[in-house]
Amino acid sequence: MAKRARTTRVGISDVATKAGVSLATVSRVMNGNLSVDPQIAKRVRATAAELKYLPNPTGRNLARGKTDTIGVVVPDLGNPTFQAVLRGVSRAAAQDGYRVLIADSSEVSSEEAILAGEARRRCDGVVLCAPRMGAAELEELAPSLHPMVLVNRATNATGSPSVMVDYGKGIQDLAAHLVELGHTRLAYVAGPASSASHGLRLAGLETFKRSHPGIELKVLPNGSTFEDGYNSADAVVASGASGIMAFNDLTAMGLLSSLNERGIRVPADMSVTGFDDIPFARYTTPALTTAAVPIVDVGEQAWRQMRELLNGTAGGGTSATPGQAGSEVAAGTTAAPTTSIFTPTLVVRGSTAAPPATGR
Amino acid sequence: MAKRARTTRVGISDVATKAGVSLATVSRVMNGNLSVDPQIAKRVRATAAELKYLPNPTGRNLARGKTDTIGVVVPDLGNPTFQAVLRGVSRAAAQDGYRVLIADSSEVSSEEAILAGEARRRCDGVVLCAPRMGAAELEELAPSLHPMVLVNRATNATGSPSVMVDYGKGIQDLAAHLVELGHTRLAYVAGPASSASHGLRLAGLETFKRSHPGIELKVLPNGSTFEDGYNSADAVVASGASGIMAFNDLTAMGLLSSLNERGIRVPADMSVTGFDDIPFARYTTPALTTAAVPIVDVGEQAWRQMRELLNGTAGGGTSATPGQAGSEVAAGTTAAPTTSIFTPTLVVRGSTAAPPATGR
DNA sequence: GTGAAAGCGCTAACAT
DNA sequence: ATGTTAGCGCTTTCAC
Repeated sequence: MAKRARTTRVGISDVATKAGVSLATVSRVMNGNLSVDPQIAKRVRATAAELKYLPNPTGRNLARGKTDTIGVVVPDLGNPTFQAVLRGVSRAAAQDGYRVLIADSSEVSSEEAILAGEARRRCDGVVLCAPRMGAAELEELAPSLHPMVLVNRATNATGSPSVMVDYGKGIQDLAAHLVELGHTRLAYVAGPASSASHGLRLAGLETFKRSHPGIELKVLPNGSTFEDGYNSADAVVASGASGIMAFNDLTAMGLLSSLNERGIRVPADMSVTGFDDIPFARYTTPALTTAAVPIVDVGEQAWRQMRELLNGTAGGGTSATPGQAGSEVAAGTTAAPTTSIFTPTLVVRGSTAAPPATGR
Repeated sequence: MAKRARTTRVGISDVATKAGVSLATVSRVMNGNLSVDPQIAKRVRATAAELKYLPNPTGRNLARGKTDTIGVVVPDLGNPTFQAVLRGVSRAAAQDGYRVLIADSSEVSSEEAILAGEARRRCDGVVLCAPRMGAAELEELAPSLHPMVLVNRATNATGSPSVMVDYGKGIQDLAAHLVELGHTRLAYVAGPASSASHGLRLAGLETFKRSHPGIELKVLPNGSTFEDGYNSADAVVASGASGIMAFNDLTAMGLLSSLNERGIRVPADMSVTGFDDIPFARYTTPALTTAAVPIVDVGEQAWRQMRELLNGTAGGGTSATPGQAGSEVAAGTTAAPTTSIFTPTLVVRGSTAAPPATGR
């Protein structure tokens, strides 16, 4: 490269020279290596401070073969769920001195794999949120991404731990709640067909059906956004159901809004439930009955899993102790990869009640 | 370091050897340098593909003195405003091949400066969202952070551009709207005293007062969260005002919720406005009249400013053309640093109407 | 057009 | 305990 471009900031050698020691010593001091004479260490520190020397991370990264950074790949930075995961990961990682590089695929799932790979090569590991990615592609991608932690996904044949939410259990709780209130005709306003978490809800509902033969349960295809919920009102009304389970709080709120405009009263005429318990859920009118997902905790747990991977403490077991906020966590199989499972909590608010007396 | 640790992934030298060329040539090919014989280039590319060679970013970073990454410092990753800024920056930057490293100070403002510095040293520049940071500290910090782009802040004496939102204008529009509807007693449910954007609203309201001497306008100290809004109801009712301007949509929604519980009808008994136009604003009951802030655009514009800084095209002028979505942008002074100003748009929905006939 | 070699700024053997 | 010296993996002069 250039011959000693003098544009450069103050580097380790400047400190070494000025303090009258070798590069190695400065490096040792800066890294808190105890094997340095306290006197000298003090002098070096003083010199560094005087020169306002701060180690260049890129140089360290190259020399140490690590970046102290992890990548978080999300399909949509505008989605409250992934925002919360990101926040959880970011804060937990920060506590351990790690930073987060974000990779937002903007719902362009064809870019997901590339983005994930790029992120991985710049970081020490990657937390992957890819609810729509095909199982095959994921499996193929996994080895090249290791160390990787999956959120709401699982993969065999690789050492990638997962942090999952038991959406199936959550929706069963919701359905049971409605049935307890007296509803006999239920409808699930479905999420995107390709969504893995939607699949889990569906499976949960199948289980529910089996144990509740007398209950009618329709599945109404729909999406995951506010607008989707708003636009689902026709289908919901046509279904004849009195107990509606929306895919998530967003769609529930959209539905609520649309029903309100039509003069259909919730919960008097119809009960509606959400899923996730996003912050707004308790402030809708009426407040939303939902299955609370401790999604920030999911992010934090994803970091803990990543930390284990990074520390080489690969093993499984009930190592980290997550789930402080009313959620339960179960350690998966004892062998790696570990799976953490968070169970949603039923939160009953004003949007559910007994069905109208007219029966129906 | 270790003597040729054979753990290393396939590197540039592997490709060079296998293709029978020098490192330099491989590097040239990988970087699209045209001065390579097409035949050789093709062979190198084939070899690279065969070996699944991908350049190590850290090595490149060190050699090129840049990381193609920018840092985004936010005070709270849980705040919708900063989430949107982050999203705007991230997506715009991604289009230009840059990535984003996030630095969330978790509202611990004492950490903000340190975090920003850390982020800056790992990146090519930093977008700083620090609404609570003292002006003096910001000024002191600025030089060491350059290139830096400020969001909703400005600083003299440094070449740091700003992307601002004219909160003062927005709140004046809101106030004027209420007055037009017939309200004569207004109240502003204030944001955090230390918030810069709150200051701008306050200043705007002062201007408004001067031009509307007949209007009563009270300022009710409060905060910025949903809960703050919820808890402000007492003060709001006590104020005797009929037209309420909340600090933002979040507090407006909290207030709406609380008023609803008290049986105070909006907008029949009281009009309420928000600020920001977050996605939920149109789905509240009633839908929220607010001043729409194109906050994602703010993030995108912040990236454009950053890109100019990075490209050395330091100058000002109306370079980038932002503000597609109904917002206006004005280029600041012709000299650098440039300031982009986004003006909120009044969005009238169902939460405002004429005051009750009883006068008051 | 291509290669040799000198770094980028730092860390970590290894030797003393 | 400290210094010497190789690198980390890549880019980029500079000479051919």
